[in-house]
Amino acid sequence: MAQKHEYLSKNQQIVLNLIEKAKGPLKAYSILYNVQKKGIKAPLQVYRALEKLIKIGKIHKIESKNAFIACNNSECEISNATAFSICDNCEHVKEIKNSKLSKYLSNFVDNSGMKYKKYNLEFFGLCKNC
Amino acid sequence: MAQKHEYLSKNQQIVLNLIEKAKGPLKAYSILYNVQKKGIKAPLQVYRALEKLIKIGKIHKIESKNAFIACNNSECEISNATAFSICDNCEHVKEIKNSKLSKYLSNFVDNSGMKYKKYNLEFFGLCKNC
DNA sequence: CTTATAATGTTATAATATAACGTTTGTTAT
DNA sequence: ATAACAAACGTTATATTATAACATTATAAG
Repeated sequence: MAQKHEYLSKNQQIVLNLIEKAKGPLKAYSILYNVQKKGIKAPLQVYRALEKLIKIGKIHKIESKNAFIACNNSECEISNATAFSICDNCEHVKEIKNSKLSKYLSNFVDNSGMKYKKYNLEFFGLCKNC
Repeated sequence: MAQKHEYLSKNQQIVLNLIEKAKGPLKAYSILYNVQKKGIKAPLQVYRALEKLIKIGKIHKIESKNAFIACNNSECEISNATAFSICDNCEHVKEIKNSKLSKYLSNFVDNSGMKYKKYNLEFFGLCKNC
């Protein structure tokens, strides 16, 4: 039976803790270096944890950066609908929470006859500080 | 003065020809293997051509696949507004041409005060054949 | 022509990610 | 409690994707 609470394994919890504390997206090998003191030794251990955390919606991958960020949107756990704003200058990344946008995209149908189950949107520009 | 016609260099033209003939997105090293008979020998030669072709809007990168596809949208050369539908099963990728969608996203402003100059959207699902 | 810019060729290496294997741990059903 | 199964683990090796650094050659603009 599917659980409401997902219990994370030790490695998953270590990786998630690090990502949640971070100010921005982390790269896999940067995660690795930062969790070596916790006993995680190999890239694959990190990638496996990341894979699971993505699957359960705790983190997202920023595809254009090959980096991983904690989910900041209670609505999107497992929703498979993600949107980010990315500053071209300072590289600041923020998950966009906007229900109009997510409804618009979740309901989008194009003329190919394809119904979408998932999307990822990345916006680029300059943030207000830059 | 900016030219309407962009004249491509030899390597750029070779790489573009290959991508335009392809049925779907191509990966950089697959491009490399396929243009070696034309004299392109090293990854960097391919990546440099790809970089330029992206910059002038002739091709796009499918970020979730690390693959490159010819631009199929006369409106989007250098528009920096791209949207794709990707089949999770057969991996078929198609550029979405939908002026409502592109207007909606180009005009999108979230509450961060950030104005976007560019976006990339990838939809996933099953295509009508799958 | 000459100056500046873009593109080239080449070698080496960095950065990102997965394969394959066997072992251990955790869960579920009896 | 234990057998059976699934998930996670640890480890080594390797595949895949991408860039650094440097010297050279072509192209376009003044």
